[in-house]
Amino acid sequence: MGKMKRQPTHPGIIIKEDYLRPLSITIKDMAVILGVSRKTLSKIINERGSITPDMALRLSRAFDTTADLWMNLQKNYDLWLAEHTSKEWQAVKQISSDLIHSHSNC
Amino acid sequence: MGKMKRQPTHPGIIIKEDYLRPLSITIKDMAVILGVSRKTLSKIINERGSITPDMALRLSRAFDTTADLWMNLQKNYDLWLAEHTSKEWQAVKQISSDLIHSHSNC
DNA sequence: CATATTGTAACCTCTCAGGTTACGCATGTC
DNA sequence: GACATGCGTAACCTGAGAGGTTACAATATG
Repeated sequence: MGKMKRQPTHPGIIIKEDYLRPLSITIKDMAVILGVSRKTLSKIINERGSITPDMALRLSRAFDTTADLWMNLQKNYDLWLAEHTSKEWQAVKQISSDLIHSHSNC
Repeated sequence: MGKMKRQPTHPGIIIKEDYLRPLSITIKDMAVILGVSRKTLSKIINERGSITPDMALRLSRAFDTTADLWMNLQKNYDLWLAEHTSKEWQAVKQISSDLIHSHSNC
């Protein structure tokens, strides 16, 4: 499977670099605009929080983007992290065609 | 924004209809293959559980698919649900260009 | 110095994933 | 009828994490 080599950019970085900084909007003000607490937004921007579906919808409204954009950023980040953090899933084996035809044993 | 009209298919339905049923594999056996409890898989298949990143990786191994496929199914489902369940996000207003140039007040 | 912004700790509530165990209900088979 | 299998699910526990409020220290900036 073609996997990502490096860790995907955290959605919070995108918010900070591509929106807040260019628009000269503070985290405090942005939190008000989004209708969330300053803590919630701060956590995301400092890569300690996740984009929830609700937050994705809020961001899509404020920045006139799709909510899907933000969901995808978070999804890619989460998947990469799980892929490189846990190992247990690697023990799962592909279902072989042998298993499919196990009925021939009857 | 082009939104989905209908509720996206829950990932659990895909597992059941496109994999377990065609392959004649029971939930019990599949849970063993995935290395999770019967309850966890049962919940997902009955649309009461979510595909976590870890589960997406397990499914990708067992069914020889990408983990991204399962993550996307869950993402679309979650987003649709949030969009049609909560309403608070609709109160968020787009950042106007007025706001951007508010410095001209100095 | 005074004010604004920010990260973050401490604390609370709620939700949810995931595990184990056990029950009742089907549907088989002998 | 007796027994086993598969299944949904309840009850229970642990741990993680979102999100809120309040408060404090640090770092600008006027």
